[in-house]
Amino acid sequence: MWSNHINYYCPMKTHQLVLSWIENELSEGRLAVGGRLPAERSLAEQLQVSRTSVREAIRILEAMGVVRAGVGSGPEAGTVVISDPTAALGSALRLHVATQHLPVADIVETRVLLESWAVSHAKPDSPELAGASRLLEKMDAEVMEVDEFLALDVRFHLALADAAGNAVVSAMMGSLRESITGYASRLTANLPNWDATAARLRIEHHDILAAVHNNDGERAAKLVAAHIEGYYREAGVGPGEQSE
Amino acid sequence: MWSNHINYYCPMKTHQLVLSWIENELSEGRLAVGGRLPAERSLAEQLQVSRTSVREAIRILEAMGVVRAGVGSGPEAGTVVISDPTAALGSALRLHVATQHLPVADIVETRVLLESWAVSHAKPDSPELAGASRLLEKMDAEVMEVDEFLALDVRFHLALADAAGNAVVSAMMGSLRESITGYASRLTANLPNWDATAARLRIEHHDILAAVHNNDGERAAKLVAAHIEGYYREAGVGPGEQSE
DNA sequence: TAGTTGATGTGGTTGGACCACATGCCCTAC
DNA sequence: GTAGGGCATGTGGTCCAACCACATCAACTA
Repeated sequence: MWSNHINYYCPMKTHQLVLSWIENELSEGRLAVGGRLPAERSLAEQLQVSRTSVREAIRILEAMGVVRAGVGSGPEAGTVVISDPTAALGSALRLHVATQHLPVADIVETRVLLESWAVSHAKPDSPELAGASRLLEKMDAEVMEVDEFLALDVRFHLALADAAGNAVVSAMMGSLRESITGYASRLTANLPNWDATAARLRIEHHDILAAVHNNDGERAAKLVAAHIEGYYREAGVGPGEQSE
Repeated sequence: MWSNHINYYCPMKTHQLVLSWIENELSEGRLAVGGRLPAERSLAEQLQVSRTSVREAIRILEAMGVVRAGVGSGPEAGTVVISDPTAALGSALRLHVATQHLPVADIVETRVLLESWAVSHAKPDSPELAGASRLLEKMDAEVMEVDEFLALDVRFHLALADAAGNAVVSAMMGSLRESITGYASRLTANLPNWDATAARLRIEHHDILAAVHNNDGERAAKLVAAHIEGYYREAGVGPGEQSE
């Protein structure tokens, strides 16, 4: 911007200027979750940059799960601050998996690591565990499609992760799952007998939940690790396997 | 786009269309790390969208550490595919810390978790450990400023994390550190006696490295956890402390 | 009073224009 | 023939002016 008029070196791109202004407003507490950003045109005038640059900054924040943009008027309109760390981490991981610089094996290993820790630190009386229990009942009671079962499975594991009460671990777990959902879904085609596998998964889920309820974190961690690794092994993804 | 002309519902924003096209090119292997995206103008024409929309998509990829944009001509110019997962996760975490929806305590806890796992799975003969060793020598030999010491400290811990050979864990560790560097730097002001603390940190670093070299992963993990938690406790950030 | 219609303000998208930068070719001067 | 300068080309960076679709609200009308 300035570098166009005077000769001072200005290393910051215009949209980064907007970005840092917004980040500063957040840090200082003048903008909080639920609050609204100024309209794009006002912000552009206020910061003396073009609306294009403001939009680029907002796009980045949107991709990071920091804001949500809505057209029209009323409570749902405008650009409002939200907080969805999972979205940011998830799409970032997915993209880097696409570049094939993040092996799927490493993602699975990290998932085992995080989830083992989560169940061993979960509070047995947390509301998230009650939700996990209800999910298991639903998985037991109904006959369902493979994809529907897998969707409930994801929610069950995320509920387990949430029960540990660490927002960062929860967000990372969610993003790891999101980044490999497509991959995990294709894996089911490799399974020799889906019904048998599903039955085994149901039993293991109950064992894990029981261990958590008994405050036996160590056992829960071992069961979770075996549960996850067993699934991928059965689907043909052993250690050293290629990513997709 | 289409929704402007015919009445079919088109839920995808134009820049997301570009985004998914690029992601697909990556997945299919037609674009790989080191490769170049078509020029913005060509891509816009090819996908039948405006250059603005292409730029918004590229901005997001740039923020995610997937591409690097350079002006001019020659090998450094154009938009080339890179792979820097740490950048993406780091800025995402930093922003969400700014919204005060990710407690710093959770970040520290996650760091302990990941780093403990890393040292307990590090290969004693990995080249990263040799690098870590050299960093320790430098920290021992020279008298330096606080910030310089902290910078070396960061590099040492990242080298430890890399030694485990899991790209996801490495990226997450890096992003966690990046998201709280500013915070950690301010913490040093709380320390009663920096020189004494620095001396202790040096000793603990050597102990950790020795444990890893002795293939005593369990001991290394315990030492790392105590090392990190001890530092934050001394700086006045105990369990349940407020984030910034 | 009830329904319609327009004013207003939001983000979404587009095309065009100009800039700074970096390369490489071509043409000139030696 | 060679070395030098200068322009053509192509890149991303920035800005502007306009238009669209949407949602709300107020004023106006029947």
